[in-house]
Amino acid sequence: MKETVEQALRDILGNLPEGSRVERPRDPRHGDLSTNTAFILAKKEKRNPSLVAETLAEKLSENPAFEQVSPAGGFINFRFSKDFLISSFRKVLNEGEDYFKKDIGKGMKIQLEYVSANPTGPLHLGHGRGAVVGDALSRILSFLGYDVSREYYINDAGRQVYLLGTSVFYRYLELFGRKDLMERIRDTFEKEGYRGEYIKEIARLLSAIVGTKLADGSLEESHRLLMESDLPFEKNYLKSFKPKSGTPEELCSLFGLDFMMREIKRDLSDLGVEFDSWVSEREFHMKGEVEEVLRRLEEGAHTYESDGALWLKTQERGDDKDRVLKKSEGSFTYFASDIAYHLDKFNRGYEKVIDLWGSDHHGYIMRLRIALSMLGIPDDWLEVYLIQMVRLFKNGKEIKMSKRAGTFVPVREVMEEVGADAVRFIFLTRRSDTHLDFDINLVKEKSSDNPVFYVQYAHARIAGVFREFKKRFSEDPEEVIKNADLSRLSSEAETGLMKKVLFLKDEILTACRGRDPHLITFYLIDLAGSFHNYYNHNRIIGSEQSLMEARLALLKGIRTALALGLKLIGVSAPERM
RNA sequence: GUCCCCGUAGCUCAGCAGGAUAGAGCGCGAGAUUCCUAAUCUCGAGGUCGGAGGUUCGAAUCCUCCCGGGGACGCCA
Repeated sequence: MKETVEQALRDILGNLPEGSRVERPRDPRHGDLSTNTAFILAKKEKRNPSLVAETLAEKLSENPAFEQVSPAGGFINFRFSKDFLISSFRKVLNEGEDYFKKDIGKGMKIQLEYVSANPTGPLHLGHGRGAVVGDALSRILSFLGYDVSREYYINDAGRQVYLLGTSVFYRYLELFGRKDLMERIRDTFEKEGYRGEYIKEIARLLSAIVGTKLADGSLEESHRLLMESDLPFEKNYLKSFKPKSGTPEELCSLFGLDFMMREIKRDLSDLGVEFDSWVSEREFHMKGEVEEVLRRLEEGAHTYESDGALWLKTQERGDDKDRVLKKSEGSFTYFASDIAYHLDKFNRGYEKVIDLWGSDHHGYIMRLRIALSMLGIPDDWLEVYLIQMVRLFKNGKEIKMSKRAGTFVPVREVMEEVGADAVRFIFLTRRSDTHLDFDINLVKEKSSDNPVFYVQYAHARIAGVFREFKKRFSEDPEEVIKNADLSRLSSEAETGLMKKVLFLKDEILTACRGRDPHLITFYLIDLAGSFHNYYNHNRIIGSEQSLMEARLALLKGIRTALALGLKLIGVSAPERM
């Protein structure tokens, strides 16, 4: 719709002046769309804005798409003509969701990385939010012609993973009361270990298979038993274990990783979130990509050694201080492997990469950008968006979430209570960079008041009308719609609904450009509201024949928009409720 | 101390690449069903957009300062 106005302006002006916008006026009485173009032109040419608007409006009013083009102060307001609305709406009926497509991506290879939670515990609500936002974004980008690849980066190396293994081993020893062996790792466990119930669960599963063998020090035997046992998950990490040089904690940690990855994948898939690739941090170390990237940074004279560690000169490009790449004890920092990982993405040929990170990583953005620029990667190649935290309330009290202390609410728990659709929808009723308060009681108790049902109900209602029509007239409503006379839709409510449906196209574009999937959710609530209102005041079946046909057509268009919107945010569109 | 997010109706939040009389849901009050799903709809009350300056023809939106809430700042990941 905006496109139509912009094209009309271009037909007269050649090009749109910088800063000129086509927008929906706050007050619909002003028109369907309006533009500030006259203000801009007037400023440039030092003329009176109202006069510029008047001249321009006069020329524009010859365009058949508009019924009225009126200058107002410096604004120009547009009202679409009935013919234009009808012919556009007819396209929606014929083309379905394709009508709303616009190939702005042109096959651009774009990678979206999201969630990437450490595999040291179940996904909590915050991860769930990132998952849902990332998934919705990927759907929107794909819809608009981008070649999207969705990736999960598994932080399966480093201290956190060691702590996972230590925690599991500790709980395992606890099962057999082996205080003698627990002593060695007690300190680590108590200070930094993971306390969640799931650690005990892993330990119990482990003990069921290896018995006391691991406590007795039979690493090889324990590993063999695990490899031969019938586990409910893949042994991707376990199979890399080397009994000769390994430790029991390490075995526990690999076992834990396999266990957790199964959990995480299951949670995501139940949430309706899919990935195209899972990339392991370990493999980067193995492939030597980290060394490679450090070498390149050293060659560019961006590093120096101090206190036995290798530092990157990030400060000279705006960071608070320089950052360590390689610790004095010889291992790489997370930062180093993250640079390598992003360089790898670049080398894989993505033209753009979008990362969704938890808000606690915000200090990271600058240093990563600096490192990438040192490697000669253009600034706009990487976009990073922070997913703000989810605060959880239960019985009016905030539950502080900490994975280590074990006080977190897994996304699965909430999903099982209210359903994946509701969880997804709620996450998308806020802008993703603002805090979200998730009140479990509210969502549980009032699940029927949840806006997701409101929108789904609108879809189901339309489906119901179509079923009823078929039943009463034994005719396919789709056939009837093909020949419907849309000019019968003349009430303000009806033309308003047609416009709303058509505006979905603009909405998707805006959501895509701003990486703001929540706009789709708000659109859906708005459209559903207008529909419910209309439905309550107008009969479809039972009205006079040609009017009924036209109204069926109207409903079909609305259903197309609702179904597409729901699809883009990954929420189901039920036929009945 | 430095940095990030937030402050809009009783509550939860939209709106913020400046634009016309500031919106929605919930909650509250009053109503609507012989008929396609009442998980719905209609009407009403409810606001100095945290405060003060500034830029502008025009500021909830941009800038500065202040107040209040949340968070991040490691040779952790």
